[in-house]
Amino acid sequence: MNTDFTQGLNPMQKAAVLHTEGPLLLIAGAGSGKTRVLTHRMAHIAGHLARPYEMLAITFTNRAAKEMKERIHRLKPYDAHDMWVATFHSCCVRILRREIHHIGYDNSFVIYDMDDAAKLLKGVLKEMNVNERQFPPKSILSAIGRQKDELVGPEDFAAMSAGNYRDEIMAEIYKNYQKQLYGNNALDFDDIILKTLELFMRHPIVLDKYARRFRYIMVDEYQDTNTAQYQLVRLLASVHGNICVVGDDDQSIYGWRGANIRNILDFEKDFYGAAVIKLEQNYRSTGNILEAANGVIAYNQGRKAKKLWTRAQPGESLNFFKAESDYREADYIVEKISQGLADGAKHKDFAVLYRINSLSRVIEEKLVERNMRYRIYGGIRFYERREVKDTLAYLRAIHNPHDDISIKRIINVPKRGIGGVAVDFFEKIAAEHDIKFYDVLKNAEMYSQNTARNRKIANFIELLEDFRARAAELPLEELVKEVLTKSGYHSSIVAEDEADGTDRAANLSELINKAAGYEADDLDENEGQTSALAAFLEDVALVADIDDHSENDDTVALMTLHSSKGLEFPTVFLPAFEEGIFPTYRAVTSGEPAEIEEERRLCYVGITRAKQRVYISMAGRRRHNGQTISNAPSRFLQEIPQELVESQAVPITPPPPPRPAFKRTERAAQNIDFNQAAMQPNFGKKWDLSKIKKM
DNA sequence: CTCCTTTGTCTTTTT
DNA sequence: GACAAAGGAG
Repeated sequence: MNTDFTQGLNPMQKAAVLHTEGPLLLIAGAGSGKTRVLTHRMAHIAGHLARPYEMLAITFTNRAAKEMKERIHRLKPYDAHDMWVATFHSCCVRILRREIHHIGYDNSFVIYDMDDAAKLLKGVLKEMNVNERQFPPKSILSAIGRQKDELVGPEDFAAMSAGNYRDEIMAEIYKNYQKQLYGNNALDFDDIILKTLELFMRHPIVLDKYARRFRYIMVDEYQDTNTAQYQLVRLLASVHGNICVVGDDDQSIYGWRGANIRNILDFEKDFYGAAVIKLEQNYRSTGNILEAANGVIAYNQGRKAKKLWTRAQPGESLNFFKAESDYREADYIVEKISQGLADGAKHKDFAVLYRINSLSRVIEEKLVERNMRYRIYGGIRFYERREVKDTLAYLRAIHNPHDDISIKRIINVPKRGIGGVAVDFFEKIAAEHDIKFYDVLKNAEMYSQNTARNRKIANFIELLEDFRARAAELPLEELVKEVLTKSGYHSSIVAEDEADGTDRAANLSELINKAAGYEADDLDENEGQTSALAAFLEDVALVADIDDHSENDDTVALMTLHSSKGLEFPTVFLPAFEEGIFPTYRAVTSGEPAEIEEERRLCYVGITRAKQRVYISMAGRRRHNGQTISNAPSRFLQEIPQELVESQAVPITPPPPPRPAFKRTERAAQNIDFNQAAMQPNFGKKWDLSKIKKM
């Protein structure tokens, strides 16, 4: 059996694999073979130093976790099944499923997504008689989320906000929101991390169990961790101290979600005696692409010193094209893909990476027109579709009767004649008597003389209780089918609208297919799962669309720059390089250099996704928010060394030197006449103008 | 109670 | 231009 896992690695990579004891910071630039090092390192440890179940690897997405598991498996010296390779969230859920009763929740807790959380919050606001205008649910929710990221609980927040009228109200909202989550036996996304921490702090014995168990811990994408996650890692590593974090400060793009870039910048201070290894050789991109990326990111201040290099040839120039309109821009992209396909490329060799989801629309339109296989990742996710959420609400209500949000979602879907008036009535009673909403419904006749209404409620309760009984005996797939038919939901969807109804029905079939993968027999006891239904609901709550990205389906990929992190493609399109879009309007107007820097890192991520070709483009006018707008070229375009870019417009003034003061960048950005580029677009040799449709 | 129309907000990114 | 919330008619 092979026990040398350093074969074929460069000296730095080798060092990273072999340095197993104590804290280690691995600065891994884009395309530097990071995943390779991580997987080899895990194999090495498992082969020589520890049992698989003594190892924990934390990734950011389920996709990354899955890929890592597969690659370790391929290295194959043992059964990787017992190894914990998981996202922060799924790792914490696993722990909480077994242990959350220590802090007063029931182990069958549900996980609320943003939609559920928003509904809950609206209920809180209504109850408190707070104006939704003054306290918009969405922004409150993210404010609460940020508090949670920073480990500020409702009481802490109340203490901090004394004297500030608005914050005092916020504190009250936060408190009630948390109380209601608890009442529903539900956790929101941030709670998953926060409650795990709370568990560990209040019950050191529980912490000790896990901290002892995990002798080797690895954290990927460390630059994107927030304060709560950092504390969690610190606690888990407190016994053995073998903590390896991997990251790239230049790819930190989740500041808005509470990611604390200080976590990576200060690692050496936080973990005394930490070793630092830098991986700077890039194996992914051509020389030109790498140089372009380096050129852009050099404008950021406060980075860890690092410069990616490659042995690869310079390759082709980057391309820039200014189209007249967003439609023309899409034409350009699709035409380039079409040329590539004619030259023998596969669909999956192409990716279109944009700043905002709404940009996918026009491009999708053109891809459909040309009959090209494509897939949009993110945006409206499968599990966020109305019909899917409705069905899941049934399943959740069956699983957990106290999940008020789900009960309310389906109580009148399909129409049962139980409207808002009835719901408000019983909800008020529940609040007054401090009983669960569901229990009030169950005993409706105790509280209400309205017999017609009580009858309808009783029917609904009976339906649910019946499902609940059936849940115990039926395979999950059958249960879902039965729920859809007996509730009348399926027929109501079909009846709703011709075209739309078929679409939605198809999604329901898809959901049934997904459910079919869950059987009572192959439950993972390790994960504390008690039923196929529970396992299904849990997985569904934590999957993102990007997790489905597979090398196997041959489609052009459309996704946001954020979603693209960790992926690579031979050809990458970066549309809408425009001030106001990329960088985003908010970043431009906020006057916060930090916001522009995060946008710039996003640009860096985008360029470094490409192996061979990069096509940057913009539109002279585009429709955005229902309006036609014209944007100036993105400042990031200016920051790419101009000799690397092929476009008709040659800069009149030389580009500004790297690392200038912030203002200077802005001024320089206006010196170049990109309108000239629009006059004489560079179509390349194979471009046939006649193929562009008139609009 | 439901259906239909009108009005206002929204678009940054997601586990 | 999409979608949710609110208001009015039946």
